[in-house]
Amino acid sequence: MPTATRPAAPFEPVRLEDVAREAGVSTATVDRVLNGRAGVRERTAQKVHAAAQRLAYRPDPAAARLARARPWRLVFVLPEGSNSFVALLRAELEALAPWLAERRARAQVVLADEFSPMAAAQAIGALAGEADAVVLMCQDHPLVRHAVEALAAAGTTVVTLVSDVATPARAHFVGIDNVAAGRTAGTLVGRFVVPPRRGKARVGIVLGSRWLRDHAERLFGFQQVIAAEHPHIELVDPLEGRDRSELTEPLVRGLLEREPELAGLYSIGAGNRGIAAALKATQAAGRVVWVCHELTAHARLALLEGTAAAVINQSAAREVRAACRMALAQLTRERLLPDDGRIRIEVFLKDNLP
Amino acid sequence: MPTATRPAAPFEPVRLEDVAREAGVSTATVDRVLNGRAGVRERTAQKVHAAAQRLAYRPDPAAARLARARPWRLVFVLPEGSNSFVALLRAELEALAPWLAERRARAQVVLADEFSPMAAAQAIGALAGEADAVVLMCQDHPLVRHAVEALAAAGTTVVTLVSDVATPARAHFVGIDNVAAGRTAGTLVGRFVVPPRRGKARVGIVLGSRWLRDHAERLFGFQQVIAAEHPHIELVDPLEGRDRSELTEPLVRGLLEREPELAGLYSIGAGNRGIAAALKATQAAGRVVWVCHELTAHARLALLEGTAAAVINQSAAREVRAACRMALAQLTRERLLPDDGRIRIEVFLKDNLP
DNA sequence: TTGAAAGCGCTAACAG
DNA sequence: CTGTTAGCGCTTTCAA
Repeated sequence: MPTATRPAAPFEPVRLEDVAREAGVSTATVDRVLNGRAGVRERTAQKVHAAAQRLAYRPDPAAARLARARPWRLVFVLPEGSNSFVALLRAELEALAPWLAERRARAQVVLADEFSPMAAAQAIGALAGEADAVVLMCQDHPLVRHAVEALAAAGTTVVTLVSDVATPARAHFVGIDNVAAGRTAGTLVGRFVVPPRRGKARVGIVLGSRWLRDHAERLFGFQQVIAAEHPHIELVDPLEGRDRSELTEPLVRGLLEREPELAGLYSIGAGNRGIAAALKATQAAGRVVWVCHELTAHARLALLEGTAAAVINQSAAREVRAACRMALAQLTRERLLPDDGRIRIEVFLKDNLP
Repeated sequence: MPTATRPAAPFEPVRLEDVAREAGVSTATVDRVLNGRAGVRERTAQKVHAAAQRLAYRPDPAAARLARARPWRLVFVLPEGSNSFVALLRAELEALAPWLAERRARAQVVLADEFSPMAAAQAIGALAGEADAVVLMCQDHPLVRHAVEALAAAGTTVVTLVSDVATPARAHFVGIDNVAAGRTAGTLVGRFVVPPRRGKARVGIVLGSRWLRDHAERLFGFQQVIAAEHPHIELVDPLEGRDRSELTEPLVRGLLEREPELAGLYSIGAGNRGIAAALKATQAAGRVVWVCHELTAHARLALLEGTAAAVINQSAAREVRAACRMALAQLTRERLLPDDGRIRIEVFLKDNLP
């Protein structure tokens, strides 16, 4: 059997073996180095890295996946409570199981009290060695940041979701620009509210808490646009509803009593069921231009009924998928699609519901 | 133990070999049958199919990809001409090359005259045996439909893009619901146009041609919403601009001369550069509520300048990617993510530009 | 028309 | 610390 000379392919792929030869070591060693497994002399590791670099080596994800025995363990750390949006995230993650399995991965959820950074930090710390990648949705706080850095230092990939934790230790942030989301709401409310004959139209704001970073950012963007571009509108002082319908409902009822002429309402956080109830009970539904966030079942219904004028959304489905893709891509060094990580600020009217 | 009733183990993976054993043939034969390669007796094929079905076999895409020698050949058939949107599609496809290569696939573009179904049908026919999958963007016409059916019968996967071709022979349609897109435009224009003190506000419409299915659908949705929900608006007769700026510009200039009080404008097709120019030249920019489609560079600029109030978009990037994913999933029988094929109707204001 | 067997490029035991 | 080697599940010759 004569040895066939491989015809020079247009894109001669570089394999692990090529790197091994170039570095003068075995493929096992290259594997160890490139995958950060322990037990390689520093000097050897450097040679390997250099060789890989020189040859522009890219691992073949298909081969890696095929050979891999244990599944990748992804852990999602999410806020506990009955928040519809978090429920959506979880449902989507569940639906992803078969897709993940096909990629030798599986995901697990851990809940942590959203308002206790201490609890979150503890939950994160407990994950070292238990997870290959951690996807985190929680408040940015020094304790949390520290836990993330420790986890990353231990070799775990960390991806932040929805609300970023500002440390270079996290590999990616999957979520939207909340200032831009607030500005978008501002433009919608500003243009939907018809300028009154005289005086100004009054518009209310409900948020969960000023201390939640994303809420504060949305508020900022909203106020900015209204002030700069919609002089016919005057904003009422923001109300804090703790993201809970039991609280937002009376809050909005009170607001409507004080402001019978209210022309618009922007709700920044959760608790939309309560707001819809208040608007309907006071006959304000439809008359008040109401814009809110997150296309949950309640919001969808409000849109269809005409209670809500528009819903600004970050797709829970896309976010979960993007987070999984980012985490896996990081773990396998697989190529990412150009903007697979970018989440759009979606605007839904009753007409373009998905 | 002859007939083994396999208890559904947690994740007992079924392999090609299991199917082979169950069917009493070799793995090579199973491969031939399941991948539609020639040279297998009908009776054998049936046994194999039955066995695969019984065991709920799903091929491991990683293994398939690793073993596969030849790349999958995807061919995109797109309308020729200088349309910005088509240019975006092409650019995106180019950017996808490395990603495709990693999946043992590569894509190629063939251009066909959009207004000649005959030419399109010919181009499609020529692809039999040349492509594993064809992604098609062209007018629905009996000739085209016939060509698609012939191609599919020859074993090629066909995916339609942007504008559907109504035949069960195509595996998927990747695109948006254009009636809903038109309705969305209707709601935006209806709410953005301030109701006049007396009389009605007049709103113009520019489309490419009534004979383009997607344009006709958008027009329908738009008229529907305006008529039903925005009685303060009166629509001017639609103008046809053939999707070309040289034609749309004078058309809109003329319109503004005849209708100096024009309050809104909906442009359904391409040629937005011309429309923007006309609006700016006549000082109508910003005063006229202009809503258009497709976030091209021109449209983006118009939004930022305030000439356009909103842009309704179908993401070219997502469409190309979705089309590739659908085609490859079909080819490899790989699992698709729940709604990887669904393209959203995106609404962009100056504030939520990606 | 069918089967046997050699890889695809990587991972992971197991030796050394 | 490093190398050898046996697979992972599929595709693809080559023989029968």
